[in-house]
Amino acid sequence: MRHLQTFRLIEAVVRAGSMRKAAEDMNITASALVRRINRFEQEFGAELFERLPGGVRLNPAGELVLHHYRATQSDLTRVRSQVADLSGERRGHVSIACSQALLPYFLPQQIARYRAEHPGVTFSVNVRDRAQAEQELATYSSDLALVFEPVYLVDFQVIETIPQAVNVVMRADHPLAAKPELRLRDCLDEPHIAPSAKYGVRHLLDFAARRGSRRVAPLVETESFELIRNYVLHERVIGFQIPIGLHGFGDPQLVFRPVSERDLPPGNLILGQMRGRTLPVASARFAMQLAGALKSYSSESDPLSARR
Amino acid sequence: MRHLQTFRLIEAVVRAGSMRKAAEDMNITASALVRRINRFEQEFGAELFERLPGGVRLNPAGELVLHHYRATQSDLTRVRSQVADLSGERRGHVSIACSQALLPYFLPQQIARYRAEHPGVTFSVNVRDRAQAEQELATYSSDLALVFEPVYLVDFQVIETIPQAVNVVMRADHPLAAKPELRLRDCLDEPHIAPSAKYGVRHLLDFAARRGSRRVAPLVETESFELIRNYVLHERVIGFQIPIGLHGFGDPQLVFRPVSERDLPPGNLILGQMRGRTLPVASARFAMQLAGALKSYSSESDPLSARR
DNA sequence: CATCGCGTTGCAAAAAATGCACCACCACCG
DNA sequence: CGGTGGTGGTGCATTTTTTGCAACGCGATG
Repeated sequence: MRHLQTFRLIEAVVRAGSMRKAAEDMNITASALVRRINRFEQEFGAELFERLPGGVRLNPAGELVLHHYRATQSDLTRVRSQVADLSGERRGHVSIACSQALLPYFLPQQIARYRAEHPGVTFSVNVRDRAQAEQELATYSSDLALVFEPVYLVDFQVIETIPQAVNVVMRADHPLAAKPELRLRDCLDEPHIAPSAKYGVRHLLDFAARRGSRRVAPLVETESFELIRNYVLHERVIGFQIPIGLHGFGDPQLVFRPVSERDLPPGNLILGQMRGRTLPVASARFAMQLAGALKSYSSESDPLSARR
Repeated sequence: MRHLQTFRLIEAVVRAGSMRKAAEDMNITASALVRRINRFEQEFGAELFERLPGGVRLNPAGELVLHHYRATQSDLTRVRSQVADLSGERRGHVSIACSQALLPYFLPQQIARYRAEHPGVTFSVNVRDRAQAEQELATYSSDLALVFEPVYLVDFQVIETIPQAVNVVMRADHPLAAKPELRLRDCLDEPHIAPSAKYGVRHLLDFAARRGSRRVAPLVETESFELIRNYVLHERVIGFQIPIGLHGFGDPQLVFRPVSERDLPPGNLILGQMRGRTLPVASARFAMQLAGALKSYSSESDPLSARR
């Protein structure tokens, strides 16, 4: 679409922080770029950028305009997808921002299931922590977000939510593996390994530990849930994760037990979208499938949660 | 804004039903218009119009695109108003679709009150029946709608709602004026004058009459509430209206009495906007003022409703 | 004080949009 | 049955808009 070229240029300038660099990125001359932007500002009736020595930066008006552009852009792709849909093509694209815990089992299964019915639909899966995921929604970079304990920005609209208790993951021969449910103090007495602070699991742990005047003092702190799962096989330590990320690992050495809800209330795994936005058909349908899957996952695993 | 020119042309074509006529309306040549539209269709990847002998008409894809344009357009004016707001100009424009009953008293008072605080804000007031008013919202022609008994389309999002009982309006010397509250059957026995079918008052009347195996048989059927109020002064007939439209008439000859709620349940006067839409600042603020005014109007008139 | 990178501007060249004349087509009608 | 008046579409010259190139002024920086 041609009409939005100026907005694309504005976006490029924002990214580059400088008109000349942006011009190079977009393969046009700096003069052309500058004039387009100046003309736009004039037509619009307000400046979008602060001109400072060394480059430019968006001012508040510019932020609003850029947001408008992103919303417009997103609505346009929704329209295209709807049009494609009514001509029977069944194409489309779903972009979802999710936390790591969904990667091993839940999301691949769901995507495969959806694609089995709609082979024309493509996906992008962006792994983000909970703050980033909400940011993705707000900038229309992702249609959906599936995150554990999001920070609840105002723009986040919940589609479905299920509880997830934090689980301890360890080797089968670990002493703690003998009990069906663990107390938090026993866990913190053990050498442990934990995700870094920006993840919901750690957030819950920190909060609960502080309440009991304890501290989470991990031997290894990491951003990778995969590392946690693998590390506990190599040393006599325990790790923390949520159960939805703990399915389908062949290794019988790896076991997990819930932390007692008395010490650590379950967190929420939440599927959401940008508030007020109309999603493209493909994304909307996938969201509905996810919501259904989450609900049934929750109801089937709830009564068993003590046994895991 | 220049980028949206093509959309404006599309809108003109839809209005005119023919490319040549639209071209004339927009002061360009038919060839230029045709080529712009064809180019857009090519870029967009789908035809927007059915070409039939004698003109063109939107196809479903075209409807979607047109809707996208209107949403975009409306969002842009919202952004402009927000930008104006943050530069401290306090300008803006509010467009509201409302039913006639709001014209004599409520709306003028509210607009004047708002403009006293924000003199830079301008208004357009569009008088529409309840179906048209919702249509206005859906096409972004109005920001707000204030209507009696709307048809509740899916796109209508309620901001505030207050009950309004149908009142009988008549001359002070009319026999029925003696009672504080009237039964519907007594009203229908009298010669009466009523709004036409598309108005909420008539809708309620028809429904209630049918329930009592009676019929509304007006001597005069009109679209003008003002005519009703004036006519009852000239002949011994009764009229029907809602109380919010019956304030502040100097003529002491004009009296009104509620119809008993046993016969005619009160209808709802509803303030609403397009679902999911972010209103321009001025409209949003005015909507909040209206909501407050409605609420206090409702609570102050409720206990008195039997006396009116 | 020279230098470097920035945004901006004058001017000519390139590209895009437009107007004009005309075509093919279809419905209608004498 | 052949005008006639309407439709959308097209080739080409013209006008308008956009772009690239070179240069300028200006502030920060070394």
